[in-house]
Amino acid sequence: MEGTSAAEGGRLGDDLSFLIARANALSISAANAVLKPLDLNVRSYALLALVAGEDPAPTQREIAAFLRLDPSQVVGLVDALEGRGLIERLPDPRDRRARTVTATAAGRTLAGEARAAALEAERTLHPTLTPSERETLIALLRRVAFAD
Amino acid sequence: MEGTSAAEGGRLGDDLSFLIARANALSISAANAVLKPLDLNVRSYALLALVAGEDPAPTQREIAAFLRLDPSQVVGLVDALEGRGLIERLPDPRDRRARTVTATAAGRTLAGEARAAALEAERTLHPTLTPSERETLIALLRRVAFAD
DNA sequence: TATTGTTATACTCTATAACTATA
DNA sequence: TATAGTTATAGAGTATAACAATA
Repeated sequence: MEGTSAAEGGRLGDDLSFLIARANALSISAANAVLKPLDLNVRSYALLALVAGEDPAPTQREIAAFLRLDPSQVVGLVDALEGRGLIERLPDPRDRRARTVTATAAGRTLAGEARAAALEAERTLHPTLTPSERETLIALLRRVAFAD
Repeated sequence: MEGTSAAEGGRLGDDLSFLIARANALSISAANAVLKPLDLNVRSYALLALVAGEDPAPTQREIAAFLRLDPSQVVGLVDALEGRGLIERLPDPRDRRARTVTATAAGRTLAGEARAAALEAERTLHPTLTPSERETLIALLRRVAFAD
């Protein structure tokens, strides 16, 4: 566990799944740290940012699919953010079973601050990546994250 | 939540942290599915693959740092794999507090099978990535995963 | 005094099944 | 018969603090 091997973990360092997992662990730590002052974490931030950026407003089912959460998990996240007046549930005019989720003005404001904080945390995560390298990474990663 | 927006989730689709998180969720699902027949999951596989590929054998503390786990979590993982005869704890000749972890012959065999299964699962994760794109992604992601 | 492995505990996250109201 | 949101529950993963042996 020293020299080149230490930095890459033998064969494991060539394993895309492992690299994604390790990058994610670092990313969650960094993001949660900067989001904490805003009373958000990576999950509530993702939901808030999603509904703040979507038009038309997504249903809870669509939110669950996009964030890779079970619909039952979305309930609690929406409850918490709605209780803080950041988002609200509205009836879906096209399906009385469904509820769409929209950001309030306060929610959109906080989403903006949170996004800035998250981007700042992201930068500390890869201090040596050039803007062009970052764009390449995002483009490739998007094809993995949205392969289905 | 339709058209281009549906595929990228508005601004969230440009968020590297979010893309990493979503790719990781997909990756864990795919990997756990193929590892299940081998009685492994992503965490036990990562530990087994790490100790099978490392020489000299890492201590539990080094394993924890590399896999981004708390040292107390490593205890249970090592217990389980050691109970199956796949790895073993050996006293560290240089520090009587520490224990190094080594793969047994059976462990190295299983690590090889698991690695093949994990790579196969990885391919289903990004069916359209060319080998060269995959290499680029791995190289960039490694700089994020090992920035510290 | 500090560190390694360990145990214990609590908290978050995830997975599953069932219920209700609608479709 | 199937789907959206909800509730409940159990399991997996994570974080923290404390302890004995050793440095």
